[in-house]
Amino acid sequence: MTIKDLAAQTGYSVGTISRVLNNQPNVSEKARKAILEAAAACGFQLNTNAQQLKQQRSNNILVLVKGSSNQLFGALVEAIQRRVAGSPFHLVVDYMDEDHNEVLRAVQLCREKKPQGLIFLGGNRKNFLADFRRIDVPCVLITSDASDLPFHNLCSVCCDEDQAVKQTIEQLIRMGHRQIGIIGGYRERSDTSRRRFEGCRQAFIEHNIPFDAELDYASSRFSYADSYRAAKELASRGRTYTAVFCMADVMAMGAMRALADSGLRVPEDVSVVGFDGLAIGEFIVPRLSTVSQNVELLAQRGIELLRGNIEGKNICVHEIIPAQIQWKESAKTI
Amino acid sequence: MTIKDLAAQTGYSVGTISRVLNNQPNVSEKARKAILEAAAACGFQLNTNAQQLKQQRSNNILVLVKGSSNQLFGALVEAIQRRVAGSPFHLVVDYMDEDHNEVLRAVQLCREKKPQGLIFLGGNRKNFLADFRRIDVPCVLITSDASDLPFHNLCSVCCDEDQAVKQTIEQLIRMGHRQIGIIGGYRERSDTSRRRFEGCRQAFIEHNIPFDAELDYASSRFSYADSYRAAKELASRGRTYTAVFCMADVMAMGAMRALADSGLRVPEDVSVVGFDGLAIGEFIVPRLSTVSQNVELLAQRGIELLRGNIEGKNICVHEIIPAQIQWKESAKTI
DNA sequence: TTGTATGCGTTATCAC
DNA sequence: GTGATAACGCATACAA
Repeated sequence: MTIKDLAAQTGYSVGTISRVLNNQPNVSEKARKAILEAAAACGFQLNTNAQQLKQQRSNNILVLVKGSSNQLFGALVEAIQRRVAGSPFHLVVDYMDEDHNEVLRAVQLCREKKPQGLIFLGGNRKNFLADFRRIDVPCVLITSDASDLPFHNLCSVCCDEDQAVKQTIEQLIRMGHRQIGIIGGYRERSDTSRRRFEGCRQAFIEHNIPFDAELDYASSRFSYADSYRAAKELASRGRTYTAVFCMADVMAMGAMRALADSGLRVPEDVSVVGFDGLAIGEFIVPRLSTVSQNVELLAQRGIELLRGNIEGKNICVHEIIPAQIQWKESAKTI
Repeated sequence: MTIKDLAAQTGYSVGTISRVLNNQPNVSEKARKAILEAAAACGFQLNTNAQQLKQQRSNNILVLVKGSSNQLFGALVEAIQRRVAGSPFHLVVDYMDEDHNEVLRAVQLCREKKPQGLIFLGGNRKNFLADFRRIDVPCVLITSDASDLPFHNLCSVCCDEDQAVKQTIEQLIRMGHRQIGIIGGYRERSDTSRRRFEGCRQAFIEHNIPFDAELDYASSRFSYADSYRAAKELASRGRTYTAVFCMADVMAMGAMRALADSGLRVPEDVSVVGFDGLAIGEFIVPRLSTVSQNVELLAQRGIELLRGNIEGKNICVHEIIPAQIQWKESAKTI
């Protein structure tokens, strides 16, 4: 079934058929009605390949997910999917390991899929500086800030990470904690981790709490299992902590398990705070205290900015969606 | 950059270029080498739209995910993605609510994306019987059995659900449990739930344990939050249980939280067993006893069967991948 | 307002 | 082995 068949069937020419199917003007109401009816009758659907070949573009939006065991990104993909459903766009989701180069991958996929726009879930400054200039479609980076990156086609939406972390640590300090261990990402390759680390460091400095990254910081991938290992490692260094701040909820859960295996109770012996606000945090025992990111809003604004730019608004915006600290059972005053 | 440019550049014709790029015979080694080099030099990539327009097909494999808060499917999508990466196929993942009609959605997407094959994650017999005949590409249904469905283009890969559940319940009985509550899906619309329910029922019958589905079974969606509600509902009916079997790990975690909120300890007061074997189960406290599905193998065999059929093997296979019961801390002998 | 014709980048069928 | 050339289904400039 092609527009040719439809033309034969209705008596109109392919030109008119095409115009009707693309909601273009200069078609009589009569023709429009007849053609629309015939199309509906046989469930006609334009051939996307022909359409896109002709128009030299696809209707794809590419989503590059960096770190497939990071549940936050899972939640974001879902929220994005919900918002794109019903639009003319299609989502092509590509997952990669958290230490692969997302920009090079994007360059490759752009050639292959010719997407109208890109969404990066997670991204590394260094990679962007090195190769992002090779990408010319509108992009949005979600969960990292790109405001100081010199690219006109790259928006960003993220939360006020360092501030949120700083406030969280300060609150822990006010709650009486002085020995605070940190579990976070590999700072040498994760901007997000570096930024959150900065929040920690500032809080410690301003409150005159000694903090030695070599001893009090353990690096982990964004997964349960690796954070379990990191927590064990932290413990093995000989210091004891009354609180552990983790840079992701998945890390917090791995750490909580490690603490339990060491015979420590949360929060009686150690308070634990995570970051992200995953749904699961509300259901574990004890409920997880966490710096909650507004996933829905991150997704919504991300898509809005991207679609705006695809439609030629040509704006380069960098938004901050405040995170909200939620104190739950896993942290207590001492 | 098109094959025309490449032709001009190398001095060969588009025909030869095309043959080389498609690994076809009847090309001199010299030509092959020269063309491959030129292509590599400028990072040439065939235009997928033109290719697919000509060949009248895409290289897409469509994945229809039924129930977006079902973490098992998340794990499966990831495993499938890993296996498809590097193959000539691309994955188009479509998430829908767990009570939408996956077959109608598939029919629609088939028209739109002309995929080479379909993977259903979760599926309902009734929907397949009603509309699956409208789909003519190879399909595989993962996590449900389709062996008694009269379709030549539908394979299936799933675990021995009813047997696994029956054995689990029997083991609970051997562990001394007589009052066992069940939290599972809505049986009127979930085949999987019906099948797992059957496993429960048989175990109860064979061991002469009274079981009243009206009282001892609570229906829930495959999500933490709804299972929390279901567990509360189960408790509100006045019966007490020494064990609760949940038809999904996400349900088990919702239920565990509800139990904790009612002042009950797991496993001291109530044993809890889940189904799926999600990674998180290893990290919660107490570790979750679960009927573990082999996600990697489900994904692997699913893809293998699908690709086999896409390549014309024309086989209609229904495989059972045994589930493995893993007894962990959340269940105890009484 | 409608019809006709051209070309998008590729594959495949012919000749050579 | 290689080179022309005709489709594939659509959008669009232009003619009517």
